[in-house]
Amino acid sequence: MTTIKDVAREANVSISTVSRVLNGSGYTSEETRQKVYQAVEKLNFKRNMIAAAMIKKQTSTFGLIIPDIKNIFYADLTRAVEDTANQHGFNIVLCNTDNNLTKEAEYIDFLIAKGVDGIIFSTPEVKDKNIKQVVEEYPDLPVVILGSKIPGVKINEILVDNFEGGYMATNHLLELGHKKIAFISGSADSYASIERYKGFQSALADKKIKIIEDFVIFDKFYIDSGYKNGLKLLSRQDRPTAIFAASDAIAVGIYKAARELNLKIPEDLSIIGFDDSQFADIVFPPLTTIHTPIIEMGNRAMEIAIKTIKEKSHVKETIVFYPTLVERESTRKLDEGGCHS
Amino acid sequence: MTTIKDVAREANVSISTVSRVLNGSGYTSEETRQKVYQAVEKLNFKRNMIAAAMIKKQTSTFGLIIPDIKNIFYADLTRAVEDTANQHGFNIVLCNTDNNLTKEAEYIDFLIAKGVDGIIFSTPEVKDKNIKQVVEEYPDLPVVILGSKIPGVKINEILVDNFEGGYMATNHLLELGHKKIAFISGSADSYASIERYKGFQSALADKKIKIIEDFVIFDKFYIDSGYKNGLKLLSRQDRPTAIFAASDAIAVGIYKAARELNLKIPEDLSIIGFDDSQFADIVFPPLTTIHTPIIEMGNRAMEIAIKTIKEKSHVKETIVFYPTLVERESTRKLDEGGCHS
DNA sequence: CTCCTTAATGGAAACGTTTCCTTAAACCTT
DNA sequence: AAGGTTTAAGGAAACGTTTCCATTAAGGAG
Repeated sequence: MTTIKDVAREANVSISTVSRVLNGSGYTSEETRQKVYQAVEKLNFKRNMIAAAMIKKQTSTFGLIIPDIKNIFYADLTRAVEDTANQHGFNIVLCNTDNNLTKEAEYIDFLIAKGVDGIIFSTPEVKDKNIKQVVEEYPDLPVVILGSKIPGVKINEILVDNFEGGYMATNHLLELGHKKIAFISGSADSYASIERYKGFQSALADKKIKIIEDFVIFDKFYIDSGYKNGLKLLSRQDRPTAIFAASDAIAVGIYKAARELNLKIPEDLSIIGFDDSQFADIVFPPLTTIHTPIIEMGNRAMEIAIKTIKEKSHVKETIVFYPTLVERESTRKLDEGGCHS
Repeated sequence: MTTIKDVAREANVSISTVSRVLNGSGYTSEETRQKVYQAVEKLNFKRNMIAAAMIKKQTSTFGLIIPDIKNIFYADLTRAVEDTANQHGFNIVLCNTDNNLTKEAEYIDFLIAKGVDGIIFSTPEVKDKNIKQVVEEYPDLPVVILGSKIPGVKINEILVDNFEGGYMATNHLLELGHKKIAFISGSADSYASIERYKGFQSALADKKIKIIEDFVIFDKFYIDSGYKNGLKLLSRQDRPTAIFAASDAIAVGIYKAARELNLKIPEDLSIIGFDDSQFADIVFPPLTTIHTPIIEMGNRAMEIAIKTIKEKSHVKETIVFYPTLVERESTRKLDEGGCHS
């Protein structure tokens, strides 16, 4: 392995001079610069960032903690985060926690030990103690939470207006004439679930429609959960005429359940999703859903983290993005023709 | 920041002793061990892995280079790789190249500079010069290529038998009575494309059926590419009765095209995919496809990389997994009833 | 009792950089 | 011409560990 020392010898200058030209810091003459570059070339010198990190206390690396990269939502998010990291000369180490707090804590320890320059969390749980602890224990470490928030913890937050999204989705169904609307969501402790449900409640309340208790289900944000709960709900005598699925994955599960029960979408059942992920446009009929600006959010999260480093700033930002309704073909006006009471 | 030095002082032992108990190396007495642990606890000491890496030349980090994590195939693969890395105490830094060789080269430089313990490539291009170069320049760096191979480069390889998969897929269609079979694939320079096409050719040849030139298309492994080319193919007078899509994503695109042209799957058109990704079971009708053991492959790739490090071994392995046909509902016997010539 | 092995610990070099502090030459300013 | 400023470059400490080597005490074998 050739070091800066070898380069110095080859170029007939001191070690510090080599470091200066390689980093473009301090004063260097054109002549020495050339000598150094030539030596670097000749010896095929490669910088050792870990030695540099040792003294600079900067690794150009961020940790990204998510539940599961297999979940297409997080895959899209991760890509957005990684892209802007890369643009600024940073790398991402990927951590899948499966929402397991112990596993998350281990990852955090690891990341800290490795001296990451910051951590991006995109974990849904409102009660995540680990995040609170990191923020308290390492107040100088840039941390941003992406797509969720931890009550009582002062931290950079990137959010969608989940309440608004929930309201919009429900209202869309309401305007199509639906009254028996179900809500299937992920964990009741996830920020997204909570807020989207509030939006659901609010829209219903505004139209003076009572919520049917049995029609609201909190489970998991997965396809399977949509399938299981969809099956349960749709095989009832008094089944809902529309379902607000709090994620596209859940919606996809409901599609499957509906198909099994020979229910046509949207003729017999309207479904609206949330996220506007890749699934929404793959499925048939294409899924009406609430668009979340995932890419912008991911980019922004990373930008804030980097800005915090570069400006050594201590202010915490919270940025909220607005969701939009994208109408495709899984929702339609309630057909009241068949309504013989 | 508290260091090993502080711990040593607190515990009234030497720095080397602290290091020994923390690493469980060399001789230490139970008594000193306790003293050290207490001091660690009291001072809330956290190890600094970058200082350790400096001298051990080990970062417990691997680079994973893929085209795009948004592609569900790579998301699944990445998860598998990360899981086994994590089980062995390693982290993964994620690199999305978009198949851009320049970008890939930059990532490689970065990873090397950061002293990763190895690199896993899952990039499709047969002509990837970067991989060849890394292997030559850093013969001691564990490198494994996952799902592809570079002719002439001696390296650890984890593969599916793509030829066999291509043969199986084509044969399945043939056995259902199809003769006008199209093949839509990704880049003609990707290992998967090449081998799957060979399998396609071979199966057709075995049944003495001539390939229709216009029916074989190499484009991209994406949904869009399936859609565009599907549209082109399916709007012909003499359209194929079956299509072998060399990836599930392509198949999904073809579904969309078929729907637009009012062609029913599988009544009017049989489709078989490749990968058995999440898409296959989401789409309607569920996609018949060739199952690739993605998880096992990802696990195995990481295991080999880790084994290479631990045993300082220099042997290169190539492991090939066998694909299997999973029949769902997108293929069926050719209905020759409507065949008036 | 002496010698040898084993267990336990400490001292110090080493890893490859960056950066602070000097030194010194060159160039202005007055 | 003396003093100040700017440009250029070298020396050496520092970053926080690991590990090699040396030292010492204790225990067993002969």
